[in-house]
Amino acid sequence: MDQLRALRYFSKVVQLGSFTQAAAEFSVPPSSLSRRVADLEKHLGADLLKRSTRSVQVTEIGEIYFQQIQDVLRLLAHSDETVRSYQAKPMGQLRITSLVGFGEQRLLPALEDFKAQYPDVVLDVRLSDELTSLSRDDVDLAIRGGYAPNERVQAIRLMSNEFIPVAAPAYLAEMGVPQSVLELQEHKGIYFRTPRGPTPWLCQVDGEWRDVSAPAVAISNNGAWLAEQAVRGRGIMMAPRWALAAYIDRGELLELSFDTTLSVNQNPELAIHLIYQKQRYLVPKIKAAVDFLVERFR
Amino acid sequence: MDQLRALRYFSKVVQLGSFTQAAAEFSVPPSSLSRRVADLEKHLGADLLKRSTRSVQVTEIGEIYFQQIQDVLRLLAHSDETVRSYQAKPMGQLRITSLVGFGEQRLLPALEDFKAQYPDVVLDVRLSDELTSLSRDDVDLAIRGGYAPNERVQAIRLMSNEFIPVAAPAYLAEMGVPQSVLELQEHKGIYFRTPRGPTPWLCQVDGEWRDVSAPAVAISNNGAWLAEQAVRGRGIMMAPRWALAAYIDRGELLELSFDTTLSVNQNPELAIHLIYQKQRYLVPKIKAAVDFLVERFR
DNA sequence: TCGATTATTGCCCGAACGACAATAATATTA
DNA sequence: TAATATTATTGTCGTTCGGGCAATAATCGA
Repeated sequence: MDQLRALRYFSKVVQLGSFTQAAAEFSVPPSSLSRRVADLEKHLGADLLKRSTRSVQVTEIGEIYFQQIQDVLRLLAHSDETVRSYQAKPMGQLRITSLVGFGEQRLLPALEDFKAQYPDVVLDVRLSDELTSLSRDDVDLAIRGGYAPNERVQAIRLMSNEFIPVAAPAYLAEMGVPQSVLELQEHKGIYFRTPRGPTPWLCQVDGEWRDVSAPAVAISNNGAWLAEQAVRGRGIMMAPRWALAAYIDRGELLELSFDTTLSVNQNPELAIHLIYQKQRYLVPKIKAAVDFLVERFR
Repeated sequence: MDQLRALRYFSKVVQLGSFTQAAAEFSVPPSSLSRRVADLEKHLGADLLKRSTRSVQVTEIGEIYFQQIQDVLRLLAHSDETVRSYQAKPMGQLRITSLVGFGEQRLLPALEDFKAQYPDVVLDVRLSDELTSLSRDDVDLAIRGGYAPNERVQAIRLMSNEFIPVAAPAYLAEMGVPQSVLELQEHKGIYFRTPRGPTPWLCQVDGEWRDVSAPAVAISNNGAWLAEQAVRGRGIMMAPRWALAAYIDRGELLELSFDTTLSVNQNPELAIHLIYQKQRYLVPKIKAAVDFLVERFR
């Protein structure tokens, strides 16, 4: 019995809930799937599917088997791809996901150069602040704040994600430059909202965390719009240094400094990381992208 | 092409370095392996093996593929086993590894009861203080000091591994009972040697770690022998509470207590953990053993 | 209750795999 | 250096396995 074929048939039947539809995907008659799945069940000595003449249901053990088989099929596909693309030029589809802000301001511009350098790679970029599962195989590369979830994935630190406080020169002229973090509460605040909630201004005094946020004049998950607000002198804003660098360079925003360092969470050194599955680094398109992004950002 | 069969053939050829020997394991002529591997190479579009008429060598990409394929074959075997043994009685071979001391004193006696309860499970116990890789599939269950290496494996805390200082009554009568950790250096020490080195006596004073070890009169990786030395009044010994409980109960050794807690490493709460692969909990023999050991020790 | 959809079973055919023998090449030994 | 034996490959044949097609049985929906 060609178990691998049986697994693919079974898997598709489970996904589509129908022998007929699954058969269509393989361009073979439904009878083939029926027989192959039956073979598989005999081989395993258990019923994977509960069939009636008109419908298919997955049994409890069938569902368990299905779940575990996904890993097998995915791993094998990856291994085959690794060999097939061995010492070939980078090509094919490359799926990247990134934090929205970083994606818009840094990643997408960089990828323009990448596309020029590797025209045969088709980019599929998804910007989202939700954390997608790298292992589910819906993505080749991910850019995230945080660290490596487990040992099979590699996480390379691209740059710091340190939040710094800034304000427009006009705002500071009118409201005064705050000399201490405690004075911040007399000011106006512009806040970035992450999927995990807003980002209050925190500082550590005598080993204890204190919230020194100013009253809010703007809250959004859109970094560009918030920065615009800050440039117009609406208030003080905290955002990652990489997101503000352009404004600071142009003199539109000034970085504030205090004796006590300010941050937006209790783990200030959560950097921006590039994440990928270790063993997939051998695939040319992935190696090319990783090397390119590391070279560009680190 | 039955790729799975080809993978098994290829894998065996790599392991044995010979088509003939590999063919013998499958009870098929070598010509079959030759053809199947050739099919596989054609399918992948790359040479996996460098052949001369008398010998076989693995190519670079062949070696990479071989390594990755091992995971695929192992996962598939596990999945099949899960289904096959679904709602069957615990049976078959069960491979357990454990720390030597814990194994001798606690695990092996417990397993006597386990064997009586599940006579169809054939136990294969390996005692070693080296950390074996659970994922390499050479072991079903592991008992280790420490924590979970990654998210796919489950680690259940069985009991504390706190080291406590003890000495024989006769020794204390002769040498005096140390009142403070600093006095320990005037005493005689009996030390356990782990694979990571010996276990000095440490205590934390003003947030700083200090070594308060006494001069050594005995060092060994054999806990039973060391305990014997302590019983005979040769010196003070630090060992896990579970290893000393029997001696203390019999009054052969007395637990020493200090105002400053003593330990043998800078991470005192490294407990004894039972470790297994999460998804394999569905296999009856593994579920039975995990449940049994947790019930027994926790 | 009737009709249509869906899974299964029977039968035939082609392709794939194993068995066996023969061949070519190379490592080992004299 | 030459002879021998071992080892991988190739050719040929027969069996088995899986796909194609048609017919059947069972069930969901109208």
